[in-house]
Amino acid sequence: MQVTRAGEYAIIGLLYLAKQPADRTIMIDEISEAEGVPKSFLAKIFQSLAKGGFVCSHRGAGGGFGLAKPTGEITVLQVLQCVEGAFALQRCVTDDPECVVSTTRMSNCTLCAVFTEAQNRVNEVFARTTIADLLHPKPQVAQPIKSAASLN
Amino acid sequence: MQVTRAGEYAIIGLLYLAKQPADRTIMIDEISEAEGVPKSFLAKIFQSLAKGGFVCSHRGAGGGFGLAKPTGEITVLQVLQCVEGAFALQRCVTDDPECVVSTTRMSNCTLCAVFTEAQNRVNEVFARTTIADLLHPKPQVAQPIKSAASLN
DNA sequence: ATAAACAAGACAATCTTACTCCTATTTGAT
DNA sequence: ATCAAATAGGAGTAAGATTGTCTTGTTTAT
Repeated sequence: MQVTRAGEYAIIGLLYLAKQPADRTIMIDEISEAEGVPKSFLAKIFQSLAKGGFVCSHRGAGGGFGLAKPTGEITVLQVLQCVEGAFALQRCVTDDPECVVSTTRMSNCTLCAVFTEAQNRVNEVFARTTIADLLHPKPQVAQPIKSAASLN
Repeated sequence: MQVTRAGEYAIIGLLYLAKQPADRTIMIDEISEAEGVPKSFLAKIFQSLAKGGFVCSHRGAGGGFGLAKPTGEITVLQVLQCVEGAFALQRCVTDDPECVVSTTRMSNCTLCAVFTEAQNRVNEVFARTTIADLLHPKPQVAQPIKSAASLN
C-alpha cells in the first residue's frame, strides 16, 4: 500500500468542504487555491469522490461540489480505497494470482500472513477514523504516537 | 510504505539460508534457482544484507553467504528497512520537510497523526515477527486474519 | 596462475505517480 | 437561443521508482 498524493488531496478536499457552510456549493478552483493543491488533479480526484458518493457535484454556472454524507459517516479507509483503488501493502495481500510468494512458494504462506496482518492493522486505523475525527481531533487520536524509529 | 520485490526477496533469501545446515556456505546461484528469484537482483540485495550484518559473505572460490545471527534475532522490520531504506506509508510519517500536509496546512496535523499511527501499527507487526517465526509458524501469527474487505 | 565467487557501480526497461490538456456536456443567466 | 461557467471524461506526458542486467573489479581456494 501507499498513500499517494491522490489520497492525501482527496481527504484535504473533503476536509475543506466540511469546514464550509453545509448549503454552499464549492468550486474546484476555490479548494485548489485555498489548499494549495493542483487544480486539474483535484478535479480528477473529485470525479472519483462523486462516483463514490462522497460528494455531490453540480455542473454548469454556479455549480461545484458539496458533501453527500455527514462527516462522521465518511472514513479515511473508504476515501483512500475510492481514489486509489484497493491499496495493498504487498501483492500477497490482494488476490493477485501473480504473487510470487504465494504461488511459487507455499499455498499457506507465513510471510503473506504477516503482510496481511499488517495490512489489517492499517485498515483498522483508517476504518475507525472519519472526516469528523480529523476536524475535531480527540486526544487519543493525536496523542499516542510512538516513534517508528524506536521500534527498531 | 510499500513492500517491494527487494524486501520480499530479501526475506525469502534469509529463509532459504535458515533452512540449510548452519555451517554451509550458500551461493547466490543456489538461492536464486531454488527460490525462483532473479540472480543479479538477489546478489544486489544480499550486498545490502551483508552490509546490514544479517548475513556474512565469503568471497572467492567456495564462497557464498551464511546467516550472521540467530533467526530469532532478525526481525522482518529490520530486514525491510535494510533493503528498502526507511519505508513510510506517507510523507508525513518521515521527517520530510517537503510534506505538503504538514507544512502548508497545520503544524499539528491530525491527518499526519493518523498516517503515523497506521505506520506504527505496521511497524509493530513487522518488529515482533522474526525469521524464526516465519520458519516455525505459530497459530497466532497465521490465524487471525480478518478480511480487509470486511472493514469497509 | 586460475577459476570461482562476491562487490560495486553504471545502465536500461517498465511501471507508477502526479500531473496537464482538450473536448464534451450540463446548467444558469441574459 | 445563446453564452459563459462549471464539471465529466479521456488522452497524453514528464519525472521518478522499481526491477532488473551487465561489466569490471576484487578476493580466495586450489
